[in-house]
Amino acid sequence: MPQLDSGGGGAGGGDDLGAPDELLAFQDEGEEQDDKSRDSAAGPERDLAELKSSLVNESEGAAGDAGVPGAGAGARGEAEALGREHTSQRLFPDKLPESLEDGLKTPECASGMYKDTVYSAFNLLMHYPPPSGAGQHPQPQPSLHNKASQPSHGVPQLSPLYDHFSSPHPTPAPADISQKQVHRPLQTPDLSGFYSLTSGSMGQLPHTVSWFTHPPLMLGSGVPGHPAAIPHPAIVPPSGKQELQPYDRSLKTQAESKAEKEAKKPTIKKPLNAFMLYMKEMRAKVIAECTLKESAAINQILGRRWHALSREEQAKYYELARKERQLHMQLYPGWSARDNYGKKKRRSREKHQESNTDPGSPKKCRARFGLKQQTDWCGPCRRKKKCIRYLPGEGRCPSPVPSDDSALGCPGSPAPQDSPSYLLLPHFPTELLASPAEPAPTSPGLSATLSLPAPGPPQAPHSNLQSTQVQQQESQRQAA
DNA sequence: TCCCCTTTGAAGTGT
DNA sequence: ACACTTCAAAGGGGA
Repeated sequence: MPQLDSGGGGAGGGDDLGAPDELLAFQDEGEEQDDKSRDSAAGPERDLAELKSSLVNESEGAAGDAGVPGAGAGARGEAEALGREHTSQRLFPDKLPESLEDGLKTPECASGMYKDTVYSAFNLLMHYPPPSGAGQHPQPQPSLHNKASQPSHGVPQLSPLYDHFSSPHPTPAPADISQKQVHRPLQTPDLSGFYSLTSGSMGQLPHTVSWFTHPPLMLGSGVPGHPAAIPHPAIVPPSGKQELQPYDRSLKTQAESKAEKEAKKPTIKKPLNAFMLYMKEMRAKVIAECTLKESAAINQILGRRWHALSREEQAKYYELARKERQLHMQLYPGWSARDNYGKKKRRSREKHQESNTDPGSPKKCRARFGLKQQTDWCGPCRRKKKCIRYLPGEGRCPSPVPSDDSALGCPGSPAPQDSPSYLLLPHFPTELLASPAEPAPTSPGLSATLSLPAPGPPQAPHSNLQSTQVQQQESQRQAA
């Protein structure tokens, strides 16, 4: 299976994969607006071109060293340097007020949104600031700000780590901070903190200062090898949306206090994977191109488009994601995804445990019917959760493949390969689909069959994707 | 107000 | 080792 994440020796290969392709994506996704984008970005990018390669090497070196026994100190030192430099250019773009974003949802505006695409930002991700700028205090990086000088309306934001190296933009007036915005990764604390610093509006945002100086949010606090306290966008207040809600001390009991204390530990979010990065970049575009606003529908489109991407295009995102993970690891050496385990879906998990005790739980029924995957079980409706075919009251599953799905609540759901559920959405712009019939070049099944060479996106051997694609291939074969 | 939906991929847990 | 689960983002929609 092709793996981009090659670590040490393969890292160079990965960079080779990612870097040279950066401009291709612009051509791909935003051709019409590319010229402007390049005009404004070409200068700084060229200026930083040399830095890029060296800094890439630095980053890769750090990562590579980390895996070498005895090289820990070196890696850590580089990580520190990296962290300090991150501090100096942590310029998190924030999201515009939604009302404003809505106003930008014209095709013209949409095209403008992609001046800072993942690729241009990727350049910045690789561009650590010049030595002169690597001061102790976060300062605006002129070279970076050149990019930021582009209209920042609704620029799709990549992951916090990514944002953090990508397009800095003028601090939006936080007057209209919604709860949702605050919920953004740290985005809030982090972004605002750095915004304030970079925009010179620190005094206007006293809370951001407290974020910036708040020990729990300091990256370096208590973390060996991180003398520089670095607030990071992946750190979010644990309760996100609740963060801005009035805090009613009168209701606070000791027990609650303890739980609260526990809950108030800053949450470091997972780095975004390739698809998430892609989604983050493309969501606004899809929204601009159609009238859909429901994320579920948008995500289905994006999922489809993701599969339609060429291997090279996907590889860019895989590489970006790999960089994100590397940075994340360097910034939070002790962090594990397990830290966030159960925080979000504790309730669901409890439910699930309940259902597992049921002799007719989906899991057991899958076994009963010889179905290996949830997607198998859920089949046409493709539901992963709350499978509507599971009827707890009956103690066991009905037939795994009923002839009439609608009777079970599936919205007229035929087999996914025939008609994806999003096609059933009202007003779905089918032209948005990227030739669904064409076999995905990245098809795991195909690549496995052909034993494609290693370079390329990592592919899970037992992913749902594979399962679905295999189904598609089989159905196509049968149809033929 | 909270959770679900929906996507893929990474990483965790469970068997 | 493999299967399964959770969480990342997003925001409308439903309870």
